[in-house]
Amino acid sequence: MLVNLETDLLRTFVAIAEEGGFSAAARRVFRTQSAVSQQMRRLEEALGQQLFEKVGRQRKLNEAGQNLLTYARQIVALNDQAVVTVNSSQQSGEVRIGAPHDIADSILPRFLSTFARSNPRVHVMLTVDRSPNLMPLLEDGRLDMTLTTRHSERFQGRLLRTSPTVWIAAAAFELDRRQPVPLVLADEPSIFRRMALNALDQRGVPHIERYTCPSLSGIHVALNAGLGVTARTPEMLKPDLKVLGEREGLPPLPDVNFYIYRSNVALSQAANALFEQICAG
DNA sequence: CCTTATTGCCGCAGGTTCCA
DNA sequence: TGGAACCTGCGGCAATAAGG
Repeated sequence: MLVNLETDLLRTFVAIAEEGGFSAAARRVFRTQSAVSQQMRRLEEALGQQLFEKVGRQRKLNEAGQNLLTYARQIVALNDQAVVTVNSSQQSGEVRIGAPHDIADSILPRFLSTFARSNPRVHVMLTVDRSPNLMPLLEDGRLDMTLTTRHSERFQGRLLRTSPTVWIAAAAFELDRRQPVPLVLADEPSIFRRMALNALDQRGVPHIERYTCPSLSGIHVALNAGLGVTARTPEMLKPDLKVLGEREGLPPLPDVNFYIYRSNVALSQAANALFEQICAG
């Protein structure tokens, strides 16, 4: 008697294998640990096979589990591919998305490239501006969604991720601790600018602004020229840059949150798809 | 089929005791 | 004095019970 394996159960199973435990997998599939535990019991019952063995207080895949994992990944991937293909073949239209320079230059490209591959007929219009200018556009529906580092209660959205903030300079840059810290910063309003200045002020570290530029590419140029240090997420790091910290006398920086918010005006199907995709990570 | 609340199990860090 | 053995409390992980 053949059994049908539920994609949902397999998706959770893959999450356990990749996250290294039931609790971490639960967070990934947006269920409770208890639900994951019960799902895996159902999966084992369906197969009539134990899939895990106890290792300390955790459960790891046994041999049968390892065998299943290969197929589970393929089944889940094929399922998702089918869904995307069917949807994208029908989906066309326009998506208007906003992002401040900080984000447009760093985390946005990853989201856009995934979406572009699965939605070749959708026209994406990106507005790069400061958050205070983007929010009114979202308010009156001239933007479908916007990414931002600011929390807002006025729009439906979610926290996409929290990233650490670090001090960054050219790999060859040497900080002279007898001199004020030379800063390479975006102009206001910039969350990284405020973080850097606040942290230095609170620690009482002398500093001067050597260079100001709104775009990340401009910041890059200044860093590479050895003009100073900046505060950014590690995503900005490239081989020609390095992280500075306590050892160089620089104070720790707070984490930065990345949010996405959607317009309260009804979204097109394409815009909805992009929003859901970005939310899903 | 899910959630919350609860339980048992286990790893780990820190403290105490004992002995060479 | 220092190292081994043991104890204890805390917290994380998974299972289970009960309820919607």
